Amino acid sequence: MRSNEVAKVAGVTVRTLRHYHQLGLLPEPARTANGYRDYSAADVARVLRVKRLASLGFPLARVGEIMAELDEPHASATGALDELDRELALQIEHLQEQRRIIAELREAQIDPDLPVRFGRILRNVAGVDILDNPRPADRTALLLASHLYTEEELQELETVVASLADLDLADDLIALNDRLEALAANAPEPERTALVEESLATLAPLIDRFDARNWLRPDTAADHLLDEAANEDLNPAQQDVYDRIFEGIEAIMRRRAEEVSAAE
Amino acid sequence: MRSNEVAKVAGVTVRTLRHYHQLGLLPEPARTANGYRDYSAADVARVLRVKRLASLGFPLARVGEIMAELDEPHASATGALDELDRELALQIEHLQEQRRIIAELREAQIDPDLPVRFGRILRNVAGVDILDNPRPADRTALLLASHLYTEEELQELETVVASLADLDLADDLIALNDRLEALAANAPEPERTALVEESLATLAPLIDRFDARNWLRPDTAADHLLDEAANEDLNPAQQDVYDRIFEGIEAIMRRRAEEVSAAE
DNA sequence: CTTGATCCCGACGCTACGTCATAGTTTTAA
DNA sequence: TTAAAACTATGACGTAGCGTCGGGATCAAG
Repeated sequence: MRSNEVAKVAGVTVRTLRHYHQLGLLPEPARTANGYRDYSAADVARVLRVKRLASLGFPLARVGEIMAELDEPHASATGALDELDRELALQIEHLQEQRRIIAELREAQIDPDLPVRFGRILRNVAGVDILDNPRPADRTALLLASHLYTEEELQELETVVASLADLDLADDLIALNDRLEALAANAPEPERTALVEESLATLAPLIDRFDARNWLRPDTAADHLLDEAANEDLNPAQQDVYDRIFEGIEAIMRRRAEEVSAAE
Repeated sequence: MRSNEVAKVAGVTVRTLRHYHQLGLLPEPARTANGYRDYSAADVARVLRVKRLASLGFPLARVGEIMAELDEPHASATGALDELDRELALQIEHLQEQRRIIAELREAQIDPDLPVRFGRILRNVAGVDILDNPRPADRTALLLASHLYTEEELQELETVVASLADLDLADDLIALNDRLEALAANAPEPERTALVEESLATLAPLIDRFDARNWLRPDTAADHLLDEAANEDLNPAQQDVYDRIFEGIEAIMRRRAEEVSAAE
């Protein structure tokens, strides 16, 4: 038989036969006078074996040894089958995990490049469409935060978001944010001070609910990245106000931490 | 940030960053004086996006367009997610099918390179251990038959095997087979004739149960292969007897087919 | 000043073949 | 009989997502 016949009867391509030859899975048959390969029935059987084992999921590199094992008297490939089965089970679990995440993303209408947990939290921010139409800088910050925050910090964030609704602060914060965005690069000092103080006043009830320990932790690489992302398209005045607001928050936190340790 | 820092914070390797650059998924950042890449927070975010989408199962080649899609205002990647989900579901089904076959093989203790259906049928041949310790030529013939037989022929084979037990012919056939195997290459004519006739006599009740149509079908490539496999290590006398037995069976079949058509 | 860690770039390796490209051979239709 | 169609052979590149050398330059620390 010539390659094409073997290929047809075995349900593979001629290229596949050559590939099996190259891997040593199929012995090179005798050649006819013109140099064509001349296959025997045993060769066809061997092709079928290789094809079958490959279709079960064995990598071709292992098919050779498995066939050798099966060719020994009273042999069975139970061990190899067990191993393969476990491997397949692992792959299935992996794929199912991916599908599970996809289902969650769809249900919560979260962008697929955001972690589900983080997306769920932000979805609860009333009146804010940050997930639906984020500006590039927002996107960067969101992505960094979502991937770099620790579980503890995510829980804290969840608390904050819940408090936003609870304290009915959302509208006020949006208004403040709009004023920050509108701030001119050369805004005079009084305007900056006013914005900083009003922001701190508005945030006061929220700050009360924070766990001071989560805000006084040492700076991490993640923090620097987030800072960079947040400041990316801010003008100097905006950066100044932003920095002063956070300094104010940290000052409050430090004071509270000292009160706590003094009380103990 | 330098590549190593980005890699660490994003949970990838430096090589992966370079790979994303090569695919155009990650823009080449500015270089410092020494030629090192100088990444920004936005770059880190981009790496995280790529990593996330890839972990969901998107091929990197598609990740680029999906991110572009998400970057448009009010966009969602619902379509891409649907498609990916279907793809994952297909892969899972495929893997489960493989596991199902493996489970069947183990349950029936069938060699993994034999089709389950065929193995089950042969397991029912009482007193024959052909599956447990086949000779090379047997293996070839079994494999070819199992892969080349049509569904109809497999059903016929099932009938034959059932009849073997039913008619209590197994021991007689094994005895005949032993005599065929022991036949010398120069066995005299009387010995051959005796073996042929005894075989046909023993097989008679079995032949009665066959469906003549399945035995008189035109020769196929599969038949030639099977013949070659079966004759591979037979000596001339054995081939002769073997051929005459099958000629005898065919003669009986033809006679029956004629009787049937005459009766109609 | 040497050593170890990092950086750059280029290139091969892995899986299971598909797909040219080039050249000779066999089969078939005109 | 001849020319086109179909096969066969070898060699080699392409695919997906990086891992892993190899060679050369840079940087931080002892």
